Amino acid sequence: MDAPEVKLCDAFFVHGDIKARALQKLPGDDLLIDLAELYKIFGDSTRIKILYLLFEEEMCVCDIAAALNMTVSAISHQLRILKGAKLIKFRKDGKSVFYSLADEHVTSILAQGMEHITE
Amino acid sequence: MDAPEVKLCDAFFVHGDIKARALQKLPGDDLLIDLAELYKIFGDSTRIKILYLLFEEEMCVCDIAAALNMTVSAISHQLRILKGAKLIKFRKDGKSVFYSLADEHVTSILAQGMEHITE
DNA sequence: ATAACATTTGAACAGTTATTCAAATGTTAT
DNA sequence: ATAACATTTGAATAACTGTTCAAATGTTAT
Repeated sequence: MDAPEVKLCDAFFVHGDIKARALQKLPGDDLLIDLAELYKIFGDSTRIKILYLLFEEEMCVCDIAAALNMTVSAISHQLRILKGAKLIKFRKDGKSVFYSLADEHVTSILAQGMEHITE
Repeated sequence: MDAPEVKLCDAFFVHGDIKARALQKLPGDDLLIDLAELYKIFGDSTRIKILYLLFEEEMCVCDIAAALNMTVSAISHQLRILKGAKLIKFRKDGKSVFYSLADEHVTSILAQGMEHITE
């Protein structure tokens, strides 16, 4: 159950307290796993497309599916994930469910990523 | 080879040109796939940890492995991915290879994500 | 109640991915 | 050349993930 034994290279000792200094400023494991989990959500083009669509205005499941030329089921599955990550919110109106972005944070994260790849 | 037929719900017609308006501002497929690809890289806690370590100072493969208590091989595989995405750069010195962040963009992306989950 | 429609859900499938292990490459010293 | 070490690489494995399909749920109208 213990962490696996890791061979320590010479550099580790030669470069002295590199490891100690680096680890000192490293955020806790839980936080870093959460951070990776957040980015994982953005790491799928279908979900990215959904978020971009909702950037403009709220849309129902069927509209999104039509816009992306995908099945309603596939979209619904992805909406569930986005909902779970609190990146989108929803509003029920009769038979339809309208989804929209949860807050401005989503927009700014997407904008920053886009800036990085288009520079 | 054509895109699969997608059933259009009533809402699509009732809500008129929602689809047309939404699609108009949607970036091209290639760009959105690239964007998802970028986030996919950040979507792994090992890679996130490596980037955070390099945030402080350059480190060799062996130092990183020791700091994260993982095998050198596993780290090397991940460094290859980070290198391929141009998120890190490297410098050879004797037997060792020292890695460091490619630019400030990486830092700001990580900072923004962290801000989102810690608010 | 029945029918029609929008959405959700769960199981199954194919494709992807992170880690491990063993072996190869490259570098420095003896 | 040989040995020791740092890193890389490729194949194999286990775990995860996105989509599809079929069926279920919930809502509105007749």
